[in-house]
Amino acid sequence: MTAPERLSKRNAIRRENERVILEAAEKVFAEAGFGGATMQLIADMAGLPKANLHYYFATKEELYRKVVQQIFEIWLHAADVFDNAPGPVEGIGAYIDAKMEISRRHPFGSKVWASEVMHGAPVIQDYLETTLRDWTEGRARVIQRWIDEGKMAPVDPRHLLYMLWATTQHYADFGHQIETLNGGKPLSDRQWKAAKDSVKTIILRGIAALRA
Amino acid sequence: MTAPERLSKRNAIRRENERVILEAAEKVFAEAGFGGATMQLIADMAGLPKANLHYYFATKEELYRKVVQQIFEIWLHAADVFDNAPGPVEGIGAYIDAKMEISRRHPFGSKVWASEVMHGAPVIQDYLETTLRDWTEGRARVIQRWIDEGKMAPVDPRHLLYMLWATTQHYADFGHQIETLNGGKPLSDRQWKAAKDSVKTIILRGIAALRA
DNA sequence: CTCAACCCTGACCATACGGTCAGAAAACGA
DNA sequence: TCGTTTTCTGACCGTATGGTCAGGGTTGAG
Repeated sequence: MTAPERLSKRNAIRRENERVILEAAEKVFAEAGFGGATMQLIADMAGLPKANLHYYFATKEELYRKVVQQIFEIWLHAADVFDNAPGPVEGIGAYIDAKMEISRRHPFGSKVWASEVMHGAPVIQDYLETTLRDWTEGRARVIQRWIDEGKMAPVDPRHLLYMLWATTQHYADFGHQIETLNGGKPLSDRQWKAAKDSVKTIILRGIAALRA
Repeated sequence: MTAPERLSKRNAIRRENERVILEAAEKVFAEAGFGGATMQLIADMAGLPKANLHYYFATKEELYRKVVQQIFEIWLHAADVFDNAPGPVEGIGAYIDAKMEISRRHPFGSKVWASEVMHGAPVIQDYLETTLRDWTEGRARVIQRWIDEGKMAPVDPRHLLYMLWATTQHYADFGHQIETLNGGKPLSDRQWKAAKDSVKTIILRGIAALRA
């Protein structure tokens, strides 16, 4: 329950500037890393003077933290499709679809997250130990239930989850490599669909949720 | 054919110092990113004065380039097991084993590579466009041949390769996340074996190279 | 209209960084 | 031993960075 926000011009300005700054920051952090990113670069990309950034976000760390939290929220919501699914074909299939779509729509956020984790998660370690751990255990239980019900082959639920994360996020994090191997062109709509289908087919058949 | 190197004390010193510096650099670049890494930090970790680093490597970029080249060489060699394999079970199985082993033994190098690619490959773009592209096309042909010979299901060879890279490198690049979800402890020998087996089982069954 | 609260920004500061350099020290060939 | 090449390093430099701040502009409630 947040306080009802008045729609004054001030609120609009604040909201819009924070949005613009976060969008620019996400891109710059993704392309340069935390250490390589500069407040000046973010300011230029946002079209604001640097001092204005410090008005809305006291420090570089604070701005960075907000960016990481954003992508984390998006990923958590994507997992909703996992629940209430009758079986792995629907549940995992929909999860792959959702995460592939995020890789396509939010490649910068994915990269920032990857970078953060690779560097030892200095900023979001507590999220890993609480929210993410709970989430993981919950979904692992769902997968285990499907296994017990004979709906898929007995595989280690955790390693399956890692595989889902790895394959889907790879299309964002290593998007530049994929693009280069694709002749320097971004994947087309058709190619994105092929990627999705490949991942879904191989994994669902790999856990014996699809007939070979 | 390199010139035959004399085993003088000077050569030994140079060789040893370059080794120590590269090792320290790999770790620091992995943990802090290119922008976040400092020559001072690398020097401290190598146990040498900063000015000495600049004696062996003129610039930070030059040192970084060497580190990236190193891991790339290692990966290329790992792919040897791919060739001369009678079929996907042996070829892809061995490739997964090799890459998982590298993720375990060289996690820093893997992270540096990931970071480099995520930031748009400013330093090794030419490698992507030549060596890696050729490598990829070659292996894609091998996979296609296996498909034509009925040894595995018809999947897109490129997306299969991306999947292999993603899943195996995930254990290095996201090692910190995996460790956190493992109760804060690194994977044991037994757990590494389980990881390898999970990946191999799911993928090999996923491409119908194993009976379900 | 008034005035307080909020928004904005050019100029500035201390620090830390990559890189340089002069010259000492060690290794080496003769 | 002597002269030359290579290795080593403390001290230094210019620059760029994150962050500050004084003061001006804008908004909106009463």
